Amino acid sequence: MLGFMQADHEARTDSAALRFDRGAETPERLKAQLSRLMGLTAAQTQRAAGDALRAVGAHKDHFVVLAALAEFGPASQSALAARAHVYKSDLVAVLNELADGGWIRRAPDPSDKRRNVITVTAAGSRRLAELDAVLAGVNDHVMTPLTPGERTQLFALLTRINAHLADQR
Amino acid sequence: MLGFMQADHEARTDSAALRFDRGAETPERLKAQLSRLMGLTAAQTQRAAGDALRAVGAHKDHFVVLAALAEFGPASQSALAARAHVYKSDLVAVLNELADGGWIRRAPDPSDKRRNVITVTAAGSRRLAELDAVLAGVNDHVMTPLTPGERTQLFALLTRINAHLADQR
DNA sequence: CGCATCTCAGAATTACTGACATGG
DNA sequence: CCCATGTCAGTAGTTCTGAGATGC
Repeated sequence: MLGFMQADHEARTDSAALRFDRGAETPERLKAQLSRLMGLTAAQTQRAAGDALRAVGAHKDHFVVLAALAEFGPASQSALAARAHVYKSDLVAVLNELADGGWIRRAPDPSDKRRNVITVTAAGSRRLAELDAVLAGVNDHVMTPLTPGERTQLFALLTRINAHLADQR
Repeated sequence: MLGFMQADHEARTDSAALRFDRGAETPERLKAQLSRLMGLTAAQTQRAAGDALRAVGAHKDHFVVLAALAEFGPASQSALAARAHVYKSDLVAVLNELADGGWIRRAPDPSDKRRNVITVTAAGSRRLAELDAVLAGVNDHVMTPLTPGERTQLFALLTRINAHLADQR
């Protein structure tokens, strides 16, 4: 942890508040705003995604879980939970909903009777494609101001940050 | 937990969904994952920020509100709420806490008795600097894998997305 | 009267923890 | 006996809605 300081702040009380240092020096406020920026952007993105998914009767976890199943194949609930970044306790309800929709099947594992094996059904694959399309629409909307190259850039940067944070724990 | 078959998917049925077009085209799963990526990254960032702030007895809104006051000067609660992207109903509690800490002052507006004028105290400015430092540390940690240039890039991209989403509504 | 401001109460969603029963 | 798995219950924090009181 490091870099910051300077910041006299002091009696901000009576204005003198905003003073554009003509870009010469980044107002130190902006730095901290990255965490805020990330939060704001993510919040709006998530809200848009949430709304769009709700419109088709799904939540975020439906997509995440179906995607994890499609990508890695059938799995036990605890493996799924880890892959989808969903708590195993919360996964239960998600799987109930997905099963109700006929999108997954939950069968006992013969080789280990503690486990269930979760499998995507054909309907589940179609559902995933549907949710995928919905989210692609959201992404397009969110990234409207970016060029294709910039979108790739953003994706790459976030991927690296995420990988780093992932094996951080 | 590991290697679980490599996904024949069976139920990939008709979708033709996933087909690695050898990099020519981004596998459409990845696209949708941007919303997920953003969500994941933001979630971890927010959790880190939340933990760090909690360690000094603050939350996100404390920073956001103090920063808005420092940037735009004294304001009424509703103006503050708008600027800080906090609901005015939630702002009440935040201001109570900030007032208890001696970081802001809440005084009735003489020119409009419905309003309170919120002002940062000198202690509040120091508090803001402290929270700023805490968050700078978090940002540094989050962006460890990025070069300075890339950090600027990321910041710029998010700023543009955010501006776009902002006047979207 | 209609409208703005502050406040409180509470719903809804989400992230997270803990405990418990069963089985390996 | 210890550990893994699935399930349930419950906490905490966040976001958002609504309604009431007061003043413009």
